[in-house]
Amino acid sequence: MPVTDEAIEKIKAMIVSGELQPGARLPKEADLAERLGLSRNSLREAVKALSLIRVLDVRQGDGTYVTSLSPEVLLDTLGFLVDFHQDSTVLEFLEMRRILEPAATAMAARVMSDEDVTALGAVLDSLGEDATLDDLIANDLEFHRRIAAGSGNAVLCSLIEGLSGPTVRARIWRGLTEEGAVPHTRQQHRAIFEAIAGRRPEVAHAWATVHVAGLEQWLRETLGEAGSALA
Amino acid sequence: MPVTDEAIEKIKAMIVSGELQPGARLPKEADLAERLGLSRNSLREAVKALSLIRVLDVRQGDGTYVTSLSPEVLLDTLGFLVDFHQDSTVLEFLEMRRILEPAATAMAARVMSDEDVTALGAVLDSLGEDATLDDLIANDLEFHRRIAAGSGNAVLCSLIEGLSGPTVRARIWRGLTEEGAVPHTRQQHRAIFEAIAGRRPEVAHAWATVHVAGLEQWLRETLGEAGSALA
DNA sequence: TTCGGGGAAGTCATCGGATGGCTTGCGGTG
DNA sequence: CACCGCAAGCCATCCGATGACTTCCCCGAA
Repeated sequence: MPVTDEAIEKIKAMIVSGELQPGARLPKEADLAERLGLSRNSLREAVKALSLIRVLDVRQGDGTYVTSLSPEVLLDTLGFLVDFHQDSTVLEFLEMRRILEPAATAMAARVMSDEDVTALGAVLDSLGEDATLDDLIANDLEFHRRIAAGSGNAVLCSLIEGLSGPTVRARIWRGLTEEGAVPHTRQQHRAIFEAIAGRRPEVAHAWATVHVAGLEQWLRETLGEAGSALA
Repeated sequence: MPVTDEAIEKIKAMIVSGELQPGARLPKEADLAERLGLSRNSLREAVKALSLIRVLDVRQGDGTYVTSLSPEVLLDTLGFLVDFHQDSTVLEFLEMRRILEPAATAMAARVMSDEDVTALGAVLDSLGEDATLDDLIANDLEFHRRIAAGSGNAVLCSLIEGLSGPTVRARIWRGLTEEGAVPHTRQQHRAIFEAIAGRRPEVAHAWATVHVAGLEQWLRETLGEAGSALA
């Protein structure tokens, strides 16, 4: 195994074993390199890799630290990964949303605090009739983000956010806007909110399913056309 | 932004834009470094990072290639990330399994091929009464893996595999073995299989939920005791 | 002709050292 | 007590050199 990979494993082991707690500071590059038995250059490759997936946080002029390692932070990487997928697999991601979002919505209807529910409604209200495309995307993102967070499960929340990153969402919204489906979508958002506010998990679950399934079907048809056009 | 991060973004852009197709070979280190305007060392850090998350595949003496970028490959990283989480969040991961596995099991009951269903049954049959702990873990992993794959959604499959990595599973099994819950668990596996073989998605969904929820409750109690013991 | 060995070319792996930039904290000054 | 500047500590980046591994081609033997 390459020295660098070995270093990655060793650093990972130090963290998992508890030797390096979240937030802890690593020895300086030179020392750690010597301890792990490799050059600073190679160590830097390892640190950079762990830094990309948010396990380490390098601050120039200060030092290298272990991040909080919370699900939110680590699963943040998911968004980065999803960006690499093209249209061909977008449907599978949307299918995942159809599984995850209803579950999160139902959970949110049960455990979300009244204040958070109020804030959720405010998000919907904040969108005027003259909203731009970017506004729509941002608002949509914020709405679903709050619901996901309201589920009380950080892993679920991060998964949803990662799988339906801005990239994917932007593309879908662009299409929906062109088809004039915006009012329709906004009505569904409202219905989801009402179900949550009314503390009706089953209804919330159903509306969320309907919402995502609608998107899914629309995308399926669109991709189908595009596919045949390409063929 | 550091040069290395910039390089990561540029390489990512080259891939997303289609300039670098899956399987394509990158220019050699020296050339790419010059093209991106940085040193070989810095470029190597970028490549190493992208290599860790399975976007690039570096083969010594040969060259650097873009991977297939399939969901299976990219979401493989998830397992690596999950390893960093400790007991405190294991429950959240299990809660995710309780959402994902039933969905996958139901889907499998619909679309799995007859051959795959037969093979799935063979997995259960292959486990003798004198199986060791490692056998149990491996068999359990294989059983659930095949079901996840049988859902027909590669993203869902990878997500399940990533979230219930060997690490987490091993710990749970160790505990279950001590409590003599093995026969019970194996009966549930059998019931899940029967439901899939009988093409009854609702039943399969229910059994999978029961199965994971049982684990979840057991773990919740176990952690609760451990937690109070620590306090 | 076919098979296999050997060597050359190409590419990554790793290292050591040197320089520059950023952050932090100490100490001096008003 | 507040502010400013300097020095130390640490990461950022680069250069150049050597070693190791793959691949592929060429040549000789069967």
